[in-house]
Amino acid sequence: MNISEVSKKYSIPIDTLRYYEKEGLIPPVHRTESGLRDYSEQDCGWVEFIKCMRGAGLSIDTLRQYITLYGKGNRTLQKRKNLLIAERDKLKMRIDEMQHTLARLNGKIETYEERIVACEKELLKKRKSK
Amino acid sequence: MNISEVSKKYSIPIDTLRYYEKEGLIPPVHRTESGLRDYSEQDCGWVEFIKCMRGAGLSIDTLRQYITLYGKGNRTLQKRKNLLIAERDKLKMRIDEMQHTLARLNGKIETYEERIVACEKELLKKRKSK
DNA sequence: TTAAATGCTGGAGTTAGCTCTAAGTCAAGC
DNA sequence: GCTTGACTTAGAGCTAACTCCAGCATTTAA
Repeated sequence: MNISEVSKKYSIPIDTLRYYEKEGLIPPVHRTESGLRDYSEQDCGWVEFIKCMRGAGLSIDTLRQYITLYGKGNRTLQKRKNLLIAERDKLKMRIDEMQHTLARLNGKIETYEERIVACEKELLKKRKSK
Repeated sequence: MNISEVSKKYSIPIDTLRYYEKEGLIPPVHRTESGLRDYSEQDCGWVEFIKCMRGAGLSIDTLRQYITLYGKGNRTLQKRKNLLIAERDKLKMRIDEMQHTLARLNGKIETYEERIVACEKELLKKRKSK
């Protein structure tokens, strides 16, 4: 799979795919003889994983650390687990905060609905009294 | 209330408070005769609102638009409501995505736990066989 | 077999959102 | 009155995360 196919498949710009690899967010992608990227199943898996994690707000730096640990093999299992736990906990807190804000927005929208209805009534009254 | 008190109260850096005001995220704050900021209850309310919305990921630009509409009075009620609905919907989607990622992280953490246990067993075996 | 499209790299440029600096003003304690 | 620390502004600087560009190589369609 060449880079533009991967780009389409995951809706990630080509430049971003190269950037992620350059920054070590993805283990080096397999290449053809002439040096063109040729994504394997596993390479695609990494792309998808990174897309998902970035979407949830994990930083480039954190993900680079994770991949670096991954590259060091089994002796980093515990460290990787700890990193994931820390990120999971942060994510949980962000979701919590966002849910509160969601509720607040919903409340605000309701208030606006009431105010708009009240405004319209006011307008009708004025028209009738003319 | 002066700027450093507000900064402490909401855990927002002083520079950020000034920046928000400069960018029009907060209606102009009341001043003392000599020109120092003197936050009223309402000013504080805005600060808190902006903090909450920024925390949920609403952009500076979006919030500026909202405040601009607010400044134009009642005839922008419908527009403000529509803006809030659009942001609410985006927020919902972000939360949804993040919840999927949270579940995925939890799954991954469990897998790590199993792998770590398996690794330890392996080590014990080796020690015994010595 | 040649033109057009696509790929490569290193490095510069961009954007959002702050964060800091300089140079000056104001306020509170001695 | 003077010093010290907090406040003011305009504008520069910073960081994360891309995004674009130049200049060159490779692949593909005509």
